[in-house]
Amino acid sequence: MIKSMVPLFIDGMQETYSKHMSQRQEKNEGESNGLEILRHSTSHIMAQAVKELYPDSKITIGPAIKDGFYYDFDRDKPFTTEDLEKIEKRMEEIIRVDIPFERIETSKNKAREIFKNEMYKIELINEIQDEKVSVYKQGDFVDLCRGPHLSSTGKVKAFKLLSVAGSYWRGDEKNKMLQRIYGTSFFTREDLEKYLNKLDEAKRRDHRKLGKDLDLFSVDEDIGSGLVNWHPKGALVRYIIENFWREEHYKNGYQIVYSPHIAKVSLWHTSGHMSFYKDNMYSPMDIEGVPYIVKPMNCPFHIKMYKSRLKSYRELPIRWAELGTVYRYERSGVLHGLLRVRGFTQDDAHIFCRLDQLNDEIERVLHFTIYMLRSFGFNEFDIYLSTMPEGYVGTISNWEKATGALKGALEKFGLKYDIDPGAGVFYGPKIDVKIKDSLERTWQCSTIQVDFNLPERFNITYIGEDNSPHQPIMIHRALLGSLERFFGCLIEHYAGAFPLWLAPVQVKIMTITDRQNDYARKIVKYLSDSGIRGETDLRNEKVGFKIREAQMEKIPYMLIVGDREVESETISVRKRGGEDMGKVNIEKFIENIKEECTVNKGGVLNS
RNA sequence: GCCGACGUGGCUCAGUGGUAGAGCAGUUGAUUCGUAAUCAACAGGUCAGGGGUUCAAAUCCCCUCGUCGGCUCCA
Repeated sequence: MIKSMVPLFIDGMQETYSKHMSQRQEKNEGESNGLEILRHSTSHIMAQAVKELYPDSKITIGPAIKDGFYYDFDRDKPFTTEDLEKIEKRMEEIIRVDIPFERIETSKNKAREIFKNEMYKIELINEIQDEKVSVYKQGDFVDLCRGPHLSSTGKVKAFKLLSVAGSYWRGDEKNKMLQRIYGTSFFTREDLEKYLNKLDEAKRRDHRKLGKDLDLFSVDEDIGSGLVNWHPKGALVRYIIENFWREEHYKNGYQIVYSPHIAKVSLWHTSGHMSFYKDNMYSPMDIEGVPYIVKPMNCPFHIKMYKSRLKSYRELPIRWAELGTVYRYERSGVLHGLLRVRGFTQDDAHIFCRLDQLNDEIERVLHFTIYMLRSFGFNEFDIYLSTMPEGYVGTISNWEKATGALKGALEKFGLKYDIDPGAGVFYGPKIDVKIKDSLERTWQCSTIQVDFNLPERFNITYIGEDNSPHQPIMIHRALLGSLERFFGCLIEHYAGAFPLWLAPVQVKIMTITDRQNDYARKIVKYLSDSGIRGETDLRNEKVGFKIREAQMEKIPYMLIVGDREVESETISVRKRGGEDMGKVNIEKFIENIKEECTVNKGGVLNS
């Protein structure tokens, strides 16, 4: 139904279309189709402007993307911000003149003639299977394109060019680097404004900014890129997360283990990491003539632990979890705040089980994963099931069983997921769960991977009922992924205003004058004895000033004490949201706080 | 890694060839105040690091380091 409205819009009935759009809450195919056509057309207009202003540029591809569009050009000189302004101006003219988009179907040979000076287009034409191809023409500008497009350039009402970036032709770093111009366009000016505001809002939620403002963590160039210092407040949040994590793991039948940070290179040869994971590992260090490597993964240690004595089938499944700190080489250009780093602590675990236990175990893990994510307020995530790739190890029958187990678990819990065919790791199929940052870029956190490879390589066994050795199956899993990345996502998710149970400082007690200092100290002691994290602000400042600071520190509760409160043995409570709850009895306040902490775990932020 | 932009006190930023600036934060003093900023004084910078051009460099050039945006979503 929505699809049928697109041509209406193209014919000029913008009203009908955009009204319809604004009523819808969730994105669906309809909306993206309409916007996609608009944005794709805008990218053609941009390409036209670029060709007119900089005729030496070669055009390549210019699709619509999630929040806008881009077009890649091959040009020797880089585009500057001034160039972008010029291009925008030219685009506005093209839009004002309202040139029709014409679709022309033609033969590949004719197309080669049209694009004889555009080598990238020729390359694309040569790869098209059909004998006929379509080109779109607006004015003198022609582009090889499947379409569809708007009826004319004048239909573009609101657009903006956003940035220039490098990108390899066809995304392959062996190819030439092109220049990509990103932009976006909307049906109305208001929608564009809204989008630009959203970008500003995202900047305010950026965990790198909040991490600095709230004094949570830092990355220092003298220490090294991608290596994180956790400051006291960030560390306190981490401590709360870790404690929750440990408790839940013990409740869920895991045992917690610890392993070293380095191991002999020979161990990594046995595990195979020296071949298939080499690019991500740091160089060996020499210890008395023997090379050691800092660990990129925890699995070989857990396997060696498993092998330290004979195991019986009665002991399985064995579930060993570790907050294991690993180091991986990441190319400097991909590092990003806490979200992609070089040293991080995984909330890792390895489950050793029999084939007949696989279904149950995977179900348990998946259930646990979702429980953990929800506990931290994440209710929206993208789930991917990756299936058998080329060059797999293990038997097809095991792959089928494992893939079936993963799929069965997803379906049992009614979780929506996408299948990523052939994207499994060579050693087994997996489920990945991704959550979004403030700019809606997705980051992989949870992962559940079945592994047929390591048990084989290390030759691990258990003694079965039949009194003979069998090979267990191994499941690698991380629920939060890494504490660094998870913390980054968490900061952005809550915009730094952590729910009460996670807030490093839960309560700030502020005095009106120094006559109340003793009373304030008494209260903070009382809170601390009740397990509540409080701080006093006894500075000789006006209460408005103290409130402003506490507000900027995003502290959930402010307790104001003046002569009136001392007199009545109460406190005046102000919530982070600005709500004044008036004078409250202290015992009652503590009771409420404890209640809120319990409810908040897995719940929604209250203020 | 590659392409581009950027790097000035703790933070946010001004300064484009001629003696390094502001606001906030900090320190000190005054003020004892009721729900988002009280006033004043003081202190703080080899302008990321190194090299070069110049009588003179934060400013121009080169190198290094770091940060940011991108490098998957096929005409």
